Amino acid sequence: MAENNQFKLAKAVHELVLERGYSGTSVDSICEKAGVSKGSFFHHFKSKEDAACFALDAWMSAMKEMALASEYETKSTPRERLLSYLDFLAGVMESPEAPKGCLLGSLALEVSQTHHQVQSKASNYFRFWAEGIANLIGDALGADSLEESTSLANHLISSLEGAILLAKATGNPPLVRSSILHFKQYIESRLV
Amino acid sequence: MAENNQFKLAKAVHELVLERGYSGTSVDSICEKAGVSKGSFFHHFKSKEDAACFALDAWMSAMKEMALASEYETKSTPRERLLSYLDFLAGVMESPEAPKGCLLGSLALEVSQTHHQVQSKASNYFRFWAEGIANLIGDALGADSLEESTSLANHLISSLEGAILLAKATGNPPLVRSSILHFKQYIESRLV
DNA sequence: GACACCATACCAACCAGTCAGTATATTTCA
DNA sequence: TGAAATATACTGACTGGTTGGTATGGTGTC
Repeated sequence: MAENNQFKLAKAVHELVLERGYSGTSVDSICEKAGVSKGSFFHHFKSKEDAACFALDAWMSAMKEMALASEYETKSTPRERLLSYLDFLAGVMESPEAPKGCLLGSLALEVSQTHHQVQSKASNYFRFWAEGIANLIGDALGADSLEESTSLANHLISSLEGAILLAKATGNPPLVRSSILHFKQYIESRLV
Repeated sequence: MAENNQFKLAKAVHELVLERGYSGTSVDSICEKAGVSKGSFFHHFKSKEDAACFALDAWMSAMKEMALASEYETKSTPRERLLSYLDFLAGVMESPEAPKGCLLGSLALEVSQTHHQVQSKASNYFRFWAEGIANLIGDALGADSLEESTSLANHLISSLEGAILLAKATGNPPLVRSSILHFKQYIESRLV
């Protein structure tokens, strides 16, 4: 395992925030879950919010790695790259580690009005993510404007985040795949 | 205004939960916002969770009233009824009162694993909502199976809830209308 | 001996919820 | 009618426990 305390704490933050929300997660409970003392927590993070930011960064780079591991980028045509990326998203909540939610979405919805550090980070991640998808879509659609591609990208992110929310609320995880597949059909009707 | 204290408290719960989340909202802050004493709070509600449930019920019936006020049901064909309902959803976050989010989604995402009362209520509301939309879609599509209609209904709810989340996180409210309009185009391509 | 790393004890502020008691309607019944 | 009984609405001080964060001192390693 060879995990250091900072990594263990970040992992605990991630799991607890998804389970109880940010405000519902105390520093003590994070330390307990990580099997680490409070002194260690405040050695690595200057505040609870700082720890959440760190966990969010970790989660986002893990997601990026998973996306790259799906090798969607190696497909030969823009159309195949987009479709492959959508397949990756459809399955992303079914992975073995099965994170029961999206840390980005959970944090953004809960604390975007109260914790400026987190909200600014989340906002940037969403913008950056949408840009990447918009490029994928723009390439696949060819003629469409950047504005339209961005709008479609935001619709995709909305469908995914909303489906994760709905899956969590109703205890019905397959909803995520289903929602992404609907988006795929929508975009395919525009590709032809 | 002639509002009684219970109504004032429910309104305060609603606003504060959207702003700070459920756990981030203290009973004291609710009372302060409502201009009501703590004793009054616990006279009307047996717990904070109970108050959240009451506020959620109030929000859901307000939404239902708004939907009915849009007169989507009076349209003559199933197709028009569905399209009119989608237009209602597209504009729902632009109302004058402009609730900065959806209480159902916010509560569901944050406390679905910790507060059984709220989660059970939210889960039922989502199921009930999806059933209603599925009927609307089933009627408009004619031949399609109930399963497919339900899947489309859940996709619509996902798109809406996700768009609200994204709008909040990035400070870009028009995203909601845009996402619903994409769904409308998707469903229209299936109607013809 | 300096520095990263971590443990324990501690703090003031805050938390949800309780309680004893007050004020004012509404109902009961002699 | 009118007094007693009851129910409803409300107040704000109080409680035991939790909160995020600090202070201080110890340990291993270069």
